[in-house]
Amino acid sequence: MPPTKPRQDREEKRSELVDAARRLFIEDGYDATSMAALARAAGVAANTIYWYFDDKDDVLIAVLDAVLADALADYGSLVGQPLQDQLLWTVQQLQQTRRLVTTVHARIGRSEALNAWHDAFHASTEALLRGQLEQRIDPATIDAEVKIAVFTVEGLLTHELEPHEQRVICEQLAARWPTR
Amino acid sequence: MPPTKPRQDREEKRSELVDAARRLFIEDGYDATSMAALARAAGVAANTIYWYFDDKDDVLIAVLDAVLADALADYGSLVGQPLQDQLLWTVQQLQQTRRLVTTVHARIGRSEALNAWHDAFHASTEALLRGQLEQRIDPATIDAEVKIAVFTVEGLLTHELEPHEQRVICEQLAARWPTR
DNA sequence: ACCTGAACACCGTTCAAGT
DNA sequence: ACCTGAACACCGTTCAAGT
Repeated sequence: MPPTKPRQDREEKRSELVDAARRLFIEDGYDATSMAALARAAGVAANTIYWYFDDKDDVLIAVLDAVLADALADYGSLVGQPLQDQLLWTVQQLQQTRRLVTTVHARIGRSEALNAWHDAFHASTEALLRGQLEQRIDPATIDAEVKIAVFTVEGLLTHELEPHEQRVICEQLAARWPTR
Repeated sequence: MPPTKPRQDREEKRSELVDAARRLFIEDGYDATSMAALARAAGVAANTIYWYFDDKDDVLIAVLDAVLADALADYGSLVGQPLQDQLLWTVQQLQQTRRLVTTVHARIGRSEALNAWHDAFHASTEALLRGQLEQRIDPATIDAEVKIAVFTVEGLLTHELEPHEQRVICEQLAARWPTR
């Protein structure tokens, strides 16, 4: 028996579970998706999931990582675009994950692992945005500007506005960042 | 038997339940507070709660109304203050309700009544802020500015920053609203 | 009108037992 | 190593029965 082959199978099976969870969490929501329903969709017994994940929050973290990886892969096409377009693209790209964003915020107090994921996510996205704003605006205000932008994007994600409203808000947000 | 007396008692009992729920929802969180625990705190059987409320979300709405009424009662002391101070005061006033805010967002998709409450809340707070910004900034951008401000306040409420960071962000947010 | 004990259908998770 | 049936402790909610 080769020692590497089972490892490979394990990762395959795990990602099948993540794919099923991703679809159900996004379509029906995290709370509305029972472990039993997830197991049914993946064709296993409910308790089998616990061989691959610590608990339901651990499944959620795996789904978040998968969604984020896809979003980052698509992000490459955006370099050099105006910042307001990048913001709007981000909002529309993550629009389908609306329910996931609110679920993360609601479960931060109940799952230490999810809390850590959320902190890391904010740290990396805020670093990305700070890099874009550097040498454009006053360094003394950059941290506050980054937070305002991130909170606004989160608000746009969680409040389901019309595309036109989203665009106007992104434009207005970027209006105070002079290009040079 | 007087027909009005029972009415009075009913409202009293109901507000006792709301008081208990308010304390538990804020201290332990909505999900972590079971109907059994709430009933125990109020000294009734679990199913008695359903004589006063439709369901658990209906209890949440009553708690939200109570919190909001108290906040509005205290708001009077703020009239005439600079807008950035009003924003910071709002954030700190509602800081204790951090978990409630995320719970509302997470449960919007599951409770039609809560969704309606959330829509009404946004409508009234945004109208309030719009009134403050009128004749100060370009009418074409006022709706976007209001949304940015509301989303930033929500972000401040749900992300537990240090008071110093909160103040800087409120100042930076108000920096684009010229006084006249 | 108000309150309750008991039950219902579910939930996430654990465990002993299999292969 | 991987998977399962059965059980566990809990959940929000309902219902028949009391006063």
